[in-house]
Parts: sequence; C-alpha cells; structure tokens
Amino acid sequence: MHKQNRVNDANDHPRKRQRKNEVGAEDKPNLGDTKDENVQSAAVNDNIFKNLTFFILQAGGLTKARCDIFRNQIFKHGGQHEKNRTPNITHMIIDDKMDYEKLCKILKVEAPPPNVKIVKSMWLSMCIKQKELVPTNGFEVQMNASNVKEKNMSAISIAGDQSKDSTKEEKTCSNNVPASGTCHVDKYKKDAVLNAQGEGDDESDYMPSDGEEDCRNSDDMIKESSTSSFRPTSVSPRKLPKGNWVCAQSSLQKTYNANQHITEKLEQLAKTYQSTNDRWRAMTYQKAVAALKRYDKEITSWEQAKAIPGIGASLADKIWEIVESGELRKLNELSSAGDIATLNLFTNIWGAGPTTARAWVQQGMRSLEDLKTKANLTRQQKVGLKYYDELLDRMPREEAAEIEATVKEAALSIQSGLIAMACGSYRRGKKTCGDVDVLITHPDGHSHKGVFNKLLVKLKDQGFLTDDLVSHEEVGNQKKYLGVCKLPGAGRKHRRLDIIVVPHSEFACALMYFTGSAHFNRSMRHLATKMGMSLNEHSLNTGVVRKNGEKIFKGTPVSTPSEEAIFAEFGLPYRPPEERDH
DNA sequence: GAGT
DNA sequence: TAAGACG
DNA sequence: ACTCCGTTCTTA
Repeated sequence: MHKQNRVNDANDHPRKRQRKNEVGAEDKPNLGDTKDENVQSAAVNDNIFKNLTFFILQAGGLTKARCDIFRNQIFKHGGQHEKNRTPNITHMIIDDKMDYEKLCKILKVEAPPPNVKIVKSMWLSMCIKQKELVPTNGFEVQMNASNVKEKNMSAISIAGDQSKDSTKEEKTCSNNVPASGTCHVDKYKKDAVLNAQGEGDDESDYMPSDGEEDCRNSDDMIKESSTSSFRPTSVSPRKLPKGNWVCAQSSLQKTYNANQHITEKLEQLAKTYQSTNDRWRAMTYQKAVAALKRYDKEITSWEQAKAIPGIGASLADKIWEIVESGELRKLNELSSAGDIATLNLFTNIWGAGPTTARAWVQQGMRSLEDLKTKANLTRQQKVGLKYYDELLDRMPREEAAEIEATVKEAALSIQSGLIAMACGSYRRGKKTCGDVDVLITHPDGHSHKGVFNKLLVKLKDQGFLTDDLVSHEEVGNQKKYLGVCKLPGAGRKHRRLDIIVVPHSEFACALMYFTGSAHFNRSMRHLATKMGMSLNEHSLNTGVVRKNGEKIFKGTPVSTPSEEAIFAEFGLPYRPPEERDH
C-alpha cells in the first residue's frame, strides 16, 4: 500500500498505552480554530445579492460554521449581512427544518416582521450555486392559518414540505443492511476444534444464548452491500480467453466518484492531520472519504452528508462548505501555513513519520535538499529520499502484474510447485497500485523453507531488487521483505515491492491480511475481538480471554484452510477481494 | 472527529 | 522503548 | 469518558 494512503499506526496496545502527546496543542501550529473571515478568495462580480441585507438565524441545523460560510458567500455575491435583527434587513435565513411556531419562539415574537422575507437556507444555497437570484417561492416559512393574511401560501407550503422530504429521502445509504443474524460462530466447527485440542465439553465458550447480540452496526461492521448482490465470480481474469469480458469485471469497480471535489480536499486534510500526529482525526477523515467514495450520488445538502455513517456534524459542515463554495478554508489555512506544508513534504519520505518530520522542521530543515545535506537520516530514510518522487507514484496494474511475474519466475526456478501471487490493491482489482505484495507459499507445507533467502539473492543478482528497506523480517514462520525494485529496460520507475514467504498452514490468514484493505483488516480484527476471537496475519484464534482490553489467554487456533473458511468462522458471507476495498 |  | 511500517 | 487492529512486525 502506498504510504500516502495510510493512517498513522503507532503502537498503542492498551498494555503499553500511556497517553503520551497524542495531539498536544503546542505541537501542531495553527491547528486551532481560527477566526472566520480569513482566507477568502476573490469576490465574485455577479452581485446577485445587490441591495439585499441578510440576517442568518443560527439555530437548528444552521450551525455557526454554516452561518460563517453563508456570510462569506453573501459578501462575495455583493450582499450585506447584519449580525443583529436590525430593521433594514430584507431576508432572514433560517434552518430548512424550522417551522413557524419554532421561529416565533426563538425570536420571542408573536409574528415575524411582515416586511422581511423569511427563507429557508436551501434557497440561499441555490442562489449561490446557480449564481442567480432564484424566486423565494417554496422556500419561505409556512404560516399558521390564523396568521395568513393577504398572502396566499397554499402552493408554497407544499413545495416547502417536499423540499424538506427530499433531503430526508436521500440520506438512506445504499449499503447499510447490517449483517445481523449471521453473527454466530459456527458452533459445530468450533467444537470440533476444541475437542481436538482436548478442551472438552460442548459449551465452554460458546456465544450468548439470545440471537444476534450486538454484532450489528459500528461503522466498522462488515455490511451487506447492495451492489454485491450481483457478483461475477472472483476468478482471476487472466485465465479467461483473450478479450474484453465484461462479466469478468468486478461489479463494484466504481469508475467515477460523484463527490471527487469533496474527497480530494478531505483527503488532503486527512494527510495533514496525519503529518501532525493527529492520528485519530486523520483516521476519521479517511473513513469519511471512503464512505463518500462509495456513495453514488453527489452530495448537495448538509443533511445528506450528515446522514452518511461516519460523517458527523463537524464533517458535514466541511463537506457542505465545499459543496457551497468549492473551497475549504481550514485546508487553505493549513496548507498556507509553511511548516505544515513542510511536514507533509517530509512525511512522504518512506521511514519518516510525524515525529521525525516535526523534529526536522524544528532543526530548521525546509526542503528535501536540506535533509540530504544537513539532517541525519536512517538507512531507510536515505532510500526513501533517493526515490522520493518515484515511490510517490502509483503504477498501472499491468506493471504490477509484470513485477509479480518476475518474482514468480525466480521463485519457481528455485523450487517447483510454489504458489506466488500478488496481493494488496492488485488483488483487489485496483487499476493502479502503490506497491506490489507478493505472497509465496508451498502446498506441501514445508518446501517453502529456504526459499526466502535464495529468492532475494537471485533477484538482487539479476538487478531487479535495487534497495532494501527492511532487509529481512522474520516473523515466526513467516519471512517478510520490504524493498525497492525496477523492471529491466528503459523508462522504468523504481517501485515498492514486498515479498512474504509463509508456511502453507498460515496461507489463508496471510492471504487475507496482505490482500487488505487496511480498513477491511481492522474491521475484521475489530469484529474478532467482539466475538471473543483474535485475528492476525498468522492465525485465527477462538476462545480468547481479555481483561481490560489486554489479552490474558491467547485462545485456540482455528484451522483456516482458505479465506472462505475464515469468513465462515465469523458467520460472514464470503467477500471476494474486489469487495474488500473499503 | 465519530460513535457508543 | 519510541517511531515507523504492513495490510 | 472511552475506543478507534494487531499481546502484527523491525529499526535505532
């Protein structure tokens, strides 16, 4: 996976968590809330609000942030804004959900002033978006029958209600059916394992008696996806005859992103928070971006955004600001702060995270050139710096396939019968890959031994591997290599390559882990915890005992012959790799 | 920041 | 041990 | 107020 796309993963196991400088206000310059009318782009000269004076009633869904944005927009388009309800105002903007009674209550009046148009915020949004003064019909507040004077409101009230309802409708996220009722561990299977371990009788650690418990909803929950009901098998396309087989394409390969203008900016913000060590916030932003990307429709209202799971009021404000103005002041403000831009620059170096980047800035480093000459770098950071641009680049999946083939060929020349396959984003069917993860094993359970070193030597000899990052990570029975490679021939770029050799008994767990996505993995592990299991790249264990989040009994390993078996153990429907791209 |  | 990395 | 993955792993 590409470094840009990950979230800070500093070790924070409860056992050793000591609540260190998670955020530390003094650590992150200029990240606090800033006053409102700063970064403001050039005024628009359409003057659609000329001679109009607005008052925005900050209440209900009209948060302060939204009011601020509206105010900026009003000025941009040549209008005036009053902070108080002075007599000269022409329009009062209220929350879309506001009704007549509520309004009077808030204003503490029997009836609102007659010479002021009281309009729902949606009207203002529309004007701004369409850059013209649209009629207020249908957006004015509905009056009580007793208060209806000469004005005829019948048509208006209907229209008003409709607009309200339509925003409500839209919020139902397309893929939200919880996997309830399927949360049970396969009892029989589990018992078999337990018995095999001599763990004895039936009930020991079986789930609660009553049904589906709390296995639903938590935004990490694996959800039933409506788009996945139609699913062309997960067979790899390369075995098919030549041609463009639509049926071999993933059904959920979303080619376009209806909210790209939004996700782009939020992604940047996420990265920035990442660089400043605000890991949880960064993660939240990433989740929100993921949610937006799989959302089919374009976001047009605050409520619509807020309704998406993983998006709260604060994020809705920001999304809506982008919808409204095309910009995000927070982002402009942050990226114009010099040292924060520098932090982003530095954390893009492989081997350098937020802490290191901040230290460098403090030492006066401002550019990559500075680092090269003045900073003390680890071996890994030197490599990362050397290929700074190349490693930031993503490769077309065809190139990933070439890399896979190169590794596979070398592996097979060492030991026949080996399985070697690219996992990661490649296996999930992405069109571009940030790196290649080749997983190697041998079906006979032992012939994988000794392959690792020979393979590395061979690949280095042929000049394919150019630099090592983690030269040889040896994890129990698994061996992992992280490095840099380059395909032969001109015009080739250096690419990140991971090679992992595992015993066949750990194949399924390793395959699942290295296929990802990262979010999917976290989600699975999270679920495992909730079900009294634990999952990592080596094995799946049941009957885990935890106390205060700390694991005091490892549990018993479950036999996992395939990925399907792992899903089954969770009681989840199988998901092919393309559907794990969360 | 969001969800519990 | 802290920091960074992997999915 | 608490959690947000892994008793993941390596490197310095």
